[in-house]
Amino acid sequence: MDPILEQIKPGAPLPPYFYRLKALEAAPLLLGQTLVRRTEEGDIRCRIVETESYGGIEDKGSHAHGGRRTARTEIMFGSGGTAYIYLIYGMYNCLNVVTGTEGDPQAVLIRAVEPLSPADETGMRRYRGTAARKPVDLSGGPGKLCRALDITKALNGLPLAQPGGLLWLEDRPAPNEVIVQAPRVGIAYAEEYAAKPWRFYFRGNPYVSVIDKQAEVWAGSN
DNA sequence: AGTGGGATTCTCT
DNA sequence: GAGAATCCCACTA
Repeated sequence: MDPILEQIKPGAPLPPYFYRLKALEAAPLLLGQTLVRRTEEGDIRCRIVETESYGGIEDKGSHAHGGRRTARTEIMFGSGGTAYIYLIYGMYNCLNVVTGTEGDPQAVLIRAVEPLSPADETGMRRYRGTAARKPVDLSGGPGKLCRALDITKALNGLPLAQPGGLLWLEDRPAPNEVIVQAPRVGIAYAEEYAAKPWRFYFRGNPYVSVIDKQAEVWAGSN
């Protein structure tokens, strides 16, 4: 058992030290954890099944590469435990969990989630605004899951560590699934960083956005 | 099942 | 003014 996962207690908020990890450490450990969205209709709980690490100023795939510190990226430079939400392609929001310490821009993109219960799925379908015939249509993709959970830039910068706000993370038991890693999606411009296997997902999970047949089992898993 | 292009607006040069 | 950590529909087969 991973020594960090060992300390995690199901149902509790993710502990503060978790948010100080580097994105590359936090990304696989976020798999299986619960994302909770409080809406006027009630709480929606879902399980994170796919993540990507964007870590440090050296990562050419990151918005903060080269130390680019702008109004948009500022939140990434803060200490971990907040939400970084940005608009992509003019129409889609993407959710990141900021990790790391003050001044070190680390973030984990949440790429896919699955509803924990039929009631959670109903809530997600209400916001999703399309038929979603297959699991991947509902919340398999960073833009899709933000639609399904009504996550917009209005939530940018909010803390994720405390329950009872609009958005937070809770611990779950260690997953039984196999974690694999593969190159990240949509960053062809990132040169030598484009091929780094910094995307993590549960092998065989139907909510995963992009299946990579070359994906290798994560060495850090059991 | 797989491909190709349009949508739409914020962000930074 | 260009381009973006994407999605969806229409089209082919």
